Amino acid sequence: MEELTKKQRAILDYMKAHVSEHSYWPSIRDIQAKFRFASTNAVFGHLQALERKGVLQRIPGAARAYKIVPEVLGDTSETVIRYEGPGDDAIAFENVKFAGSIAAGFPDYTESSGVLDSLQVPLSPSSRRRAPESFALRVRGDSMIDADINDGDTVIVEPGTPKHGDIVAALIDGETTLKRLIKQGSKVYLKAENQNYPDLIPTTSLTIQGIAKSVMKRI
Amino acid sequence: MEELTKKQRAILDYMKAHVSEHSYWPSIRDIQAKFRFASTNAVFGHLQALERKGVLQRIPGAARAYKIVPEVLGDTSETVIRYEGPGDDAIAFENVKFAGSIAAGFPDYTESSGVLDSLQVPLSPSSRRRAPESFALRVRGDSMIDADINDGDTVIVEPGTPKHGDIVAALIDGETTLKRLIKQGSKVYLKAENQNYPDLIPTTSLTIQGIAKSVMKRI
DNA sequence: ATGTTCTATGAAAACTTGTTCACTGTCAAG
DNA sequence: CTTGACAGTGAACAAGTTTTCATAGAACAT
Repeated sequence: MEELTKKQRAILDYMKAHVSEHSYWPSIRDIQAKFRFASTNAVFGHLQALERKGVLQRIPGAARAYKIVPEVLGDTSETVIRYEGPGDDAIAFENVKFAGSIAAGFPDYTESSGVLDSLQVPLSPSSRRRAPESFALRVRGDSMIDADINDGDTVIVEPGTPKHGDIVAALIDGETTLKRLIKQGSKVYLKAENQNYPDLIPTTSLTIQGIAKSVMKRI
Repeated sequence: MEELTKKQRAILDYMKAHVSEHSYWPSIRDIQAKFRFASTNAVFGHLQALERKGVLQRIPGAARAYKIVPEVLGDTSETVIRYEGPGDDAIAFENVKFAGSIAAGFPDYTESSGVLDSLQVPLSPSSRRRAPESFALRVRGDSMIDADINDGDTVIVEPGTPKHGDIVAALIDGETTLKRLIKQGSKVYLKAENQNYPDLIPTTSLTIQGIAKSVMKRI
């Protein structure tokens, strides 16, 4: 892939950051202001370059409408590599149902209408059996970014009584959110693990769907 | 909170779905087309209602710019934590199944070679069995630490032809190791993702057991 | 020397989009 | 019966936004 220039990279990063923080894309003028360009056309050119280089997709005519094209490593040479498959010691799988997506900071929104897929989750050798009610949730948004749980990750949620400090899947306004549970005396708070988000969300009535015990990331 | 009307709910859902699918918000006219309104003002009214009811935040003057506002419950007194299970649809809650009966004979991973040099994954290359499927491997060692794959993690390995840049489970000297595959022309190298380890390991013959597609971490 | 790419300015055109105004109809509650 | 919330039509406006056009210097390879 063609390399991005420094400015192009900076602009792309800013756009990503903006979307992540505000949940909508910046306008060309937003970018212009951020980088102190005197003309919108400076930004326009960079956006064109970003699209030409294949890392950004613009929707012609539409305002604040873009898509990020995931960057991948190139190269397609062929090498003979033999596949052998797993040996006897591979860890067994367990089926865990997908309960939907989870709202963290930004675009959740797929929401839990219906079970999507069943996820193959490795059964960890330590806990030989997972609680039968475990389920998987795909994480959307960045509110738990400081806990290293990012957009696109999948968390395995298990039932149980959460302790102080546990990361829980909690039902707020019909949407499942992932937050850290904070107990202070008799009060209970939910805390997002992202410096950009408000510290504590006070709660009176709280529906906990389970405790996030592990997180699964695409490599 | 105030209840949403059916149409309001439908519009909100559509907006969420749109953002989830396209990564940008729909315009008022997009919504109008979707619901076959004759006037944009029909949508406008609903959006106002959604904002008034506190589930949607509009950014005045900005196009395709919204935020979903998770309702913050009021504070005071006692906090009740109720366990409910995975979501509003009972489907996810009930349909958890165990895939295999394979859960019987686990290998013991507590002790393997105590070498930290490379990622030591005990995978005995014995009888190949059934169709190539994904399998999980417990990671030992820190050779992939820069790729955020750490000791104790579990990687999900899938069969397939690895590309340049893929992280593969490769058989080296009778042991399965996790490394990044580097192709340079016709040559193939394995690279540990740890600054403290030698950069490239040249290979002549290579047995790939699969491509590490995701990693699972205990929280 | 010369052309090309990258970067940028400045202005204006063209289109998209949110917003407002005037008006109609339904339906349940008081 | 009236009132008020809800849902909608139709048109038009104003602002927001992208896009185009004309112009030009700096860096760089041919």
